[in-house]
Amino acid sequence: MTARVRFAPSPTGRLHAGNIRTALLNWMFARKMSGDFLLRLDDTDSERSTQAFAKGIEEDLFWLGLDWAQLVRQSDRIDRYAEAVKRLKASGRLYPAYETSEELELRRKRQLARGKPPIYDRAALKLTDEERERLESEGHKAHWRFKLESRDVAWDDLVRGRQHVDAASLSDPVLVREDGTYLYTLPSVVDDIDLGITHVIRGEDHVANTAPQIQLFEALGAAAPAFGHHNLLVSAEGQALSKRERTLSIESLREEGLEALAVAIYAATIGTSDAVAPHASLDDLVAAFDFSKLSRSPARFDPAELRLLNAKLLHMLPYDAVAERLREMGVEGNTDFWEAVRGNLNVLADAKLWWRVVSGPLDPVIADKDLCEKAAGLLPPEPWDDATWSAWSAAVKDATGAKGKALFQPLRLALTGEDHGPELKLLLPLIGRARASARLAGQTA
RNA sequence: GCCCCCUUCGUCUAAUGGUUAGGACGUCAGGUUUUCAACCUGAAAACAGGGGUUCAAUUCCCCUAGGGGGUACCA
Repeated sequence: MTARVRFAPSPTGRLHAGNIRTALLNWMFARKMSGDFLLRLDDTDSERSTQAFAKGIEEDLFWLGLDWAQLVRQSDRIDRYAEAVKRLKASGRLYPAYETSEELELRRKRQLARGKPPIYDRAALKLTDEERERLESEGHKAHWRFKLESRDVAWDDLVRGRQHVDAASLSDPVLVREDGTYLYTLPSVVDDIDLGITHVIRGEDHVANTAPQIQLFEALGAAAPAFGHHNLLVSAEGQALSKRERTLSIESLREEGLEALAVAIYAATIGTSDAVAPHASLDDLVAAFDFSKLSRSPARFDPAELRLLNAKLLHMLPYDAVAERLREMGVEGNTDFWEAVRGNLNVLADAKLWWRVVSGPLDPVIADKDLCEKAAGLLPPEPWDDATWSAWSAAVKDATGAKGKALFQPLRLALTGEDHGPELKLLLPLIGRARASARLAGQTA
C-alpha cells in the first residue's frame, strides 16, 4: 500500500511557521515513502474562509517547494458529508440536541466551578419524543452530536508511541450545526476515508481529537489510519505561537528576502535531533528524516537563528542555484562575481549592493586623499587578475609608508564605498581599471 | 479545576544505572586575510529543584516548580 498523507489547513489566514512544519513533515514522509502528498483546504467555515487566503496558502507552499499530487476543497464535498450523516443517524450514533451555545458555556462554567470536568452531560439523549417535538414546534433547531463509546481508545502514535485517551472523559462532539454546516471532525474523517489517507501527521494539539476520530472512522465502517502527532513550535521567548503572530507568517519571511530552502530546512529541523544546517535541497533532508528524531517538547522558532542559517546557506550555494533570480534583480555578474561575494550575503538581495560595487555607479568614500591619489597613479595597466591586488597594494605601501588597516581601509572605502566586504583581491579585477581610477579620484563611477 | 506530554550547555539536541555527559548553531580566543566579512582551528558552556531506590543516579520511582497541549456549535 502506498502512503498517502495530507496537509489540511483552513483558509482563514496565511500559513505561519507552525503550519509549514506540519506541511513539511507530511511532505517529507510522503517523499521518503514514495507516496502522495495531498493538499486539502478545510474551508467548511464559510464565514472565515476566503478565496484569497486559499490562494495565499497555495503560493506559500509552492514557494517552499512543496508540491501536491491532488488538491481537494471540502466545500466541494458537502454531499459526501450529508451522506455520512445519514448513515450515522441510521445507526443511532448521531443524536439531536437543542441547547444553545450560551447555555452550554454556562453549564461548563458551573461544572468547572464545582471542580468537575466540563463534559457534556448528554441531557439531550434523555429527551422523549414528545419533548423533542415540542422543542421543534417551538422553532428550536437541532444540532447533532456523535455518541462516543465510553472506552479507552488507544493507538500507536508515529512519534509519541502508545497513546491512550479515555473517551469517557470527552464530550460527545457536535458534528452538525443547526444550520446544517459541519464541524471539523466529520469532514476530516470522511475525506480521509474517501481519499485513502494512510497516515495522519499533525500537531500535538490534535492528540485528544484522535480518540473521537478513531471512533468515527469505525462508525463509518472504515479502518482508522496511522496517526503521528509532532511537537509544536513556540516563539523565541518560549511562549506559545499565537495564530496572529504576523512576524512568523511565511509571507513575511519571504518578504524579508529569506531563501525558501532556508525557511523549510529550519522549520523541518528544529526540535529534531538533526542539526540545523544548510542542505543543497529539501531532498537531502528527506533521506535522513525519521519520526523518531522528533522531540516531544516544544521547539523554539527563532527568526534570528533562521537568518543565520539563511546566510550560511547562501555561502554554500552554487551559482547555478541562484543565477536566474540574480538576473531578475538586475545582477548580471557570473560565477566569478557570485563566488567572490556570496560569503558576504545575509539575503540574496544583498548581491545587488555588490553588483553596484563592481559595475557602478557608486560614490566612493575618500578617507585618505593623499593615499588615494598616489594609489591611483600606481594602478597597473590591464588585464587584471587576482594577483593584481597584492602587487598594487604592495606598491602603494612602498610609496606611502601606510600599512595594515591604515593602508587597506582607505583603499576599500574608495573602491567600494563600504568599510567591509569580500576580498579585494577578487573584487578589484571585477571593478576594472577605469572605475577604480575614477573612484580613487573621488568621482562617482 | 481536571487530564495528557515535556524539562541535558544561551539555543536545537545525543548518550548512559558507573562516560573527561557528545555534536551542531551562537559566544569567546587564536589563525588566515598585511583591513573587515567569509573561512580554518581551539576554548568556555548543561543533566530544573527536592526526596527516595541502589554499592552507584543525569538515567528508575515520587513530589515540587516551570513550559506545552487539551478540556469548543475553532481547526
